[in-house]
Amino acid sequence: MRILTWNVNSIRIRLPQFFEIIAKYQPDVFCLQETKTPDEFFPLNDLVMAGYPYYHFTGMKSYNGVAIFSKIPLSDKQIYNRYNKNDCRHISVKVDDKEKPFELHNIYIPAGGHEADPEVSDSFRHKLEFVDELTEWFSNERSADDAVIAVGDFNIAPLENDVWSHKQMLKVVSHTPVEVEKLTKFFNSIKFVDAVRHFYPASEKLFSWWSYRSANWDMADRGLRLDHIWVTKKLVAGLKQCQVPRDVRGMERPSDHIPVIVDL
DNA sequence: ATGGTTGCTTGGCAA
Repeated sequence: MRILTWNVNSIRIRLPQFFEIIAKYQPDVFCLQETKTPDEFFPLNDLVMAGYPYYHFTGMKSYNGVAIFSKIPLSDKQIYNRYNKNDCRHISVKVDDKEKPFELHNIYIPAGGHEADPEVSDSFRHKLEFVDELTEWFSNERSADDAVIAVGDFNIAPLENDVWSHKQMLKVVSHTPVEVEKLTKFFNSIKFVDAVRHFYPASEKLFSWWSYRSANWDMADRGLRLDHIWVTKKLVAGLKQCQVPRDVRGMERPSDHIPVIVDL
């Protein structure tokens, strides 16, 4: 079972790169974030024809949007309206794998703006409260004994080596202590395991995003690990491999995020 | 400290 998550930053403009990635990695299930389109303009037929007859997605004009596509049948499709907004950031499905069914959550946590102060910034407060809601929901509605996978662009880089400079990022939204603390509470809600750091030691730098505003992203390498795949303990023994293909950032007209891929 | 880029039913935002 191969699962891929990718913030495509518009599915419509990224279709050529999307086809190349899907052909190369051939995931069984993939989750997209920032599809940036209302459902009526979603290129559904293109994705189905790529080999994914089962799907669940929700989008809106210009912003956000999440999608799950699968070669394996899906059921119990849910859309969550967090923070009293219909902002298309969290969906889930059951992946009805014959041997090991599991529940899959695709989550796009708000970026949170530039000002890391919830008193001043509505978007930063939105981000913190969004994560609080996730923590509460998983604590109340799911258990550490369930087979659950949570993936997506969490817009938080929790570990020191998830950012290019821990010291220089401490006051920058995505790596502030308050965000890391809240993400850690969400992580601990049903005792998730970080399936990526399961393979890449925490002592080594690992990024999944580089800003567009850097002429030389590769050399400067001011990246962040914002994109995550977490699994509950039932699934840990089945973890086989992980890939975070950095070269995807060097494609023509790239997304600012690269895919994260886990085999179970 | 500032500005740097991309994408969005094109024009000021969000990322």
